[in-house]
Amino acid sequence: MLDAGYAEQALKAKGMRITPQRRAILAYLDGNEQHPRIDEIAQHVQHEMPGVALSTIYNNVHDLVDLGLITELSEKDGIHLDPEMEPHAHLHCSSCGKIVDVSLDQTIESDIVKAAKLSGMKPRKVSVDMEGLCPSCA
Amino acid sequence: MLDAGYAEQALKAKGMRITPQRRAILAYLDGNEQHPRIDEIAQHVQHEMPGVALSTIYNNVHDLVDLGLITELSEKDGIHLDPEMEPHAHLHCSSCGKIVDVSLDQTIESDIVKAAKLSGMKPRKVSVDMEGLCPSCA
DNA sequence: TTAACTGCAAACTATTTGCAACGCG
DNA sequence: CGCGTTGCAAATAGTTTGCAGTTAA
Repeated sequence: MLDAGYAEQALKAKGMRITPQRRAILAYLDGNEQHPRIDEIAQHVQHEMPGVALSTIYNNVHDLVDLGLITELSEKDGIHLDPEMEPHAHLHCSSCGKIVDVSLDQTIESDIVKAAKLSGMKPRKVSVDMEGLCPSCA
Repeated sequence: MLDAGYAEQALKAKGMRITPQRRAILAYLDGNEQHPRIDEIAQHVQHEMPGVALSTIYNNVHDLVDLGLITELSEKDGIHLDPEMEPHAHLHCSSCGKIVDVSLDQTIESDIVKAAKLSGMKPRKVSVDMEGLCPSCA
């Protein structure tokens, strides 16, 4: 989960400015257990700060991704942002559309990496995604 | 890997027609070990059959996905099609951009499914994707 | 024969870009 | 005060849709 305070430190460290728009975006992501899409972030931010351009949201989200503070998930229904950086899997619910986190045993990920290395690859990042029913829909 | 003959059977069984355009698309996918994007399919098909509309390619690819003959992969650089239906992982090479298959031990996938079920979910499909370097770039 | 399919063009949606004005540090 | 950032609008890219004409079965 994203920590807005830490994120601002990271921004400053990179010589980036703490603008009200950024603060609003960070505030929305901080404590957000969901996996919002760009338009959901935009909706929230623009609600409490009208006039913010969509391109500004895109700019800032990309900046946060570059800083490694959040992760981009490309799902069929569009790009989702994941404020959680701990390794975990995702399940995209085919009933309600939500994306829920699944905690994975650490050994599973290393087994996957091992398999890839056996084939001569150098994996840098592993992501496990599922499609099915979430706990509330199952 | 897709078998064009089997695919035609499946099409007929669903009351769908075997059109020259479909045959050309199937021929391109049959034996293709890569993960082509729509535009690559279009390029090939249109090369040996000029005049084929892009929308026709989209129509047919969607039909094939619906029939379960191929899989859609949403990567950051666009949609790729995967003619291989056996369970396997993908590694998206950050150097050459190719997507290569990684064979996974069957137990890994079932471990993932097990973990999801522990959290109360009903996973229907698991996909493992990596980002890193492929064998030729590593 | 006829319902499915194709080709074309226009419509859409999501994302990116260029640039002048703004404002954080 | 200067440079990163913002907001706007226009540009782009990828995909979808509507429909009249075509064609596989």
